Amino acid sequence: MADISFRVNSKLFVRDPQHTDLGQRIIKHSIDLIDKLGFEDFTFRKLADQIESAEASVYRYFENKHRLLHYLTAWYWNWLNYRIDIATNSLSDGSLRLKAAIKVITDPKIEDPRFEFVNEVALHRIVVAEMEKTYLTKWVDNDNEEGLFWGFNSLCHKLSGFINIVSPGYSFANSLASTVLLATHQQLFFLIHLPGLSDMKKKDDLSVQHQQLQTFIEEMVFRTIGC
Amino acid sequence: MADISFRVNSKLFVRDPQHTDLGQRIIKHSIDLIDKLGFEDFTFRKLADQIESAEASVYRYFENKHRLLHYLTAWYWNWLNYRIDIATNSLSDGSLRLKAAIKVITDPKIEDPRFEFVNEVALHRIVVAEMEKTYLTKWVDNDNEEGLFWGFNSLCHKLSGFINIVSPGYSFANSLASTVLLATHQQLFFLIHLPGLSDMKKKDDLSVQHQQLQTFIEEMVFRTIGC
Amino acid sequence: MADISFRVNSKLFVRDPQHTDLGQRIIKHSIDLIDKLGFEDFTFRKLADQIESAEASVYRYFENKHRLLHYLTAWYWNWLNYRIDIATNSLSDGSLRLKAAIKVITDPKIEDPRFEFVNEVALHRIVVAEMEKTYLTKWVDNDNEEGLFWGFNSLCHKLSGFINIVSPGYSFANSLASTVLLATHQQLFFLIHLPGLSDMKKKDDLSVQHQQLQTFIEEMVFRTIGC
Amino acid sequence: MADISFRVNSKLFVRDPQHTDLGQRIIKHSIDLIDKLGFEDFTFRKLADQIESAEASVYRYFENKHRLLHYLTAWYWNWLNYRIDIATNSLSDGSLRLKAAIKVITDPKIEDPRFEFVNEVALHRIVVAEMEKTYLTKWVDNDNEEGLFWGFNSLCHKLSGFINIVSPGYSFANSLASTVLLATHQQLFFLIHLPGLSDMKKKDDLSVQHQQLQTFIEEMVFRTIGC
DNA sequence: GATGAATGAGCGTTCATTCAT
DNA sequence: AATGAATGAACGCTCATTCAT
Repeated sequence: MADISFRVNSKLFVRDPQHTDLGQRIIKHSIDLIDKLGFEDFTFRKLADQIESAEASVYRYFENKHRLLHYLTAWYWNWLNYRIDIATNSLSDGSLRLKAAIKVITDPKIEDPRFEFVNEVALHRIVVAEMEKTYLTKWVDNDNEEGLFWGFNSLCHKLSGFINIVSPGYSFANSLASTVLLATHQQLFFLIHLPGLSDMKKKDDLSVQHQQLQTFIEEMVFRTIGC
Repeated sequence: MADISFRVNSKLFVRDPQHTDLGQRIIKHSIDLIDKLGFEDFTFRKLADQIESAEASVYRYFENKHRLLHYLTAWYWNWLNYRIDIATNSLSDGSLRLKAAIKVITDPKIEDPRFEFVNEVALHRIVVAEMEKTYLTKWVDNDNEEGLFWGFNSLCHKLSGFINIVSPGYSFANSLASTVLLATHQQLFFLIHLPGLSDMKKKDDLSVQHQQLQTFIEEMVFRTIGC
Repeated sequence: MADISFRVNSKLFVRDPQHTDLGQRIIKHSIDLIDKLGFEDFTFRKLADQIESAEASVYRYFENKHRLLHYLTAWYWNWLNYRIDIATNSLSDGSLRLKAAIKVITDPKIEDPRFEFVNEVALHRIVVAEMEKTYLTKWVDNDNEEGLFWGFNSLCHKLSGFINIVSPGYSFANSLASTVLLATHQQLFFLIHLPGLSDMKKKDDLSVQHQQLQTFIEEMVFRTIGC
Repeated sequence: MADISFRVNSKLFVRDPQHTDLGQRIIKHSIDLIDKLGFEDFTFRKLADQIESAEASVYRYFENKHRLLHYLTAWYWNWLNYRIDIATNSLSDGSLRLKAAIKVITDPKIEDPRFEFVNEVALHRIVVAEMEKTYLTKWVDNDNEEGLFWGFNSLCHKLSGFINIVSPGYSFANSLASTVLLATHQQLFFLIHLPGLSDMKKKDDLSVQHQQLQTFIEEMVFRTIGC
């Protein structure tokens, strides 16, 4: 198996967690804990207890829990980006590429064996439930200057690039792309917690829900850009 | 001037703030303070200092600061709802009504003299910056059961109702409506803080930005539902 | 017994501790604890444990432990000031007044029954051991602007006033006064901990030591100003 | 240029910093950092960052930051001692020697080219601002037993020796000497931070201030011992 | 000898909340 | 109804220090 890892913006961490045992345990257990407790109730104290290490040790890797959330979501966007690359690089037709990208984004997430210490299913739940908290803060402008949103930006631009290949004259490719990325995740949240705000049905099984989500998003994109 | 006030879900407060002087000062100053400090740094202590009252007094009106945010956003959604009613009730054509509703949603917000102790401009900024925090919590299911999201739900259904009149066969009217409501506010956030995720231009003046936003949203809706 | 209390600068505390039971216990036990542990090892946590109250409650009275030390030392200087007033107000001769003031400053300290919740003997030890820490900080300029040193200043100026009455032409009355106040306390510290820096003898009993101290200070003052 | 260095008490350090490159950088940068941040905010972490070395490396030279402060102040007292030797060894008259010693103590400090990695001007500021912290600790008795105050003691005794030559019958030579050494530095602190406690004028230029300081100290000493 | 990694301990502070008046 | 006082709980963070290499 190829030993791949994403190069995430080095501002996201103090010491790169991918390269040490403790770092990898921090990643692994923080995903589990945030998934279990929610980001508000997640603390470095609890994480340190979980991995049987010291709070101060966690601070050697991440400045604070916000940066850790940034790191995890950035990792997730990078992962989607990478999977879109794989899914699209053999396709030459613009429409098919866009369609394939949307499929990657809306498909149910399953564990990716290429990344041992990341539970992608749990991470996906975290992104659905907490992602907005990376930017709805008073530090957003500073964080953006430091490039912490590079992962999301990059994914967004990939998508808007695909859009503009299919429909060169469309003026709102970035807005549409960011709306699509957010809406995809938000609808999954609504489906579970605020079902009145979506049309997918809670009682359906996972694959049906995602099928509907895909249809909704695909229609929205292709019709909006005029195909 | 008509003395109107919205009937908000009584679960949102302990004691109705609209009916007492202290209650009204709580509303007024909490809008100012949250706008100024952000929701995270806003506390009942600071609010009490501001209105020269006691922390415990604020607790007489709102169970906690989350419920207060709920109250403010619910008020905002009610206000939009009410303004859509006014803007659409003379229109008989479905398309025109949908268009008018979108216009209300995307238009720049100005002070509404009908509501003395609410600064709608600041409240709009709060909704843009903090609204997601009403539901991205561990209490979301319980809050939903208590009907705290009634305001947003209701607005969403009004919009999806308009959509289904124009396009009865469209299957995702709720999802589209919620996406539109969120996207409208999120794009305004991106415009200011993460400009790479939108196509509106920071340097343009407010009315141009909102014009572009309106075009983006309107196109997305009408094309998606097939008109 | 007259119910007297010193009006200390209100910037020294958040809520005046003299007026509540908890406040008085804070004063009483902080004196005991600082005397016992030293200022560095003294914390609000330990104080709260001691008085069987909560850390947060102490913060209602004092912003931090530094301000508390300020308060205690200010109280001490006010107390000396007040005792000098009593000791001198019946004297008309300048030399005698100055001599009496020096006697108050250099005399051994005994419990003053007028102030129930202050252990003056322990407080005197604290002043000897910790007083310099009120001004050897990065906040000294700000603290001085806020008037936190008013107590010491005031005592110093009383003394320099006495000096200038005896010797109107002497140019360094303030410097001599502050030197005398500090030296008196420092020599007591040296006597115990760094005996090589003083000429009083550790083995002598307390009253002999203080007698020598008084002679040293009195000679220094009267000869320096030329009498 | 003569390659001189002071023999400081070996208890002050773990490994002598004068003999290695890293050791010299520790001295140099700790003076800069303590001068800049104050002793409280100075940490071995920050020092290690500054010299681009590791915290653990600093611990190879100094047991802790207190010992480092001891080392620096001891160096300073040794330096004064040495300069007094130079200034007095050609003088045979007791009064002139005492006067010369006082001049060395009260003169403005300028860089001494004989000691490359010590910035004497900054070190003087540190002594003025932090010196008392070497003995106002719970370890003072133990530190004294270990001889950590040898430098100050020694300087003090040199001065009291001079005093007793001029005035053999004076009983408080040590007390007067220690008072003089402390007062000289304290008055400089007061001049800047608590001007009400001194008679030197902030607005005057440095040499005038030091001239006044010298007059104050000289008068105090010579009149006290009766000349 | 020098360093990178890790950690135990605890500090200062704040918050949301309750209780008695 | 409104408020002043008090508090339990925990958070974020840093420091001094040690250990293994």
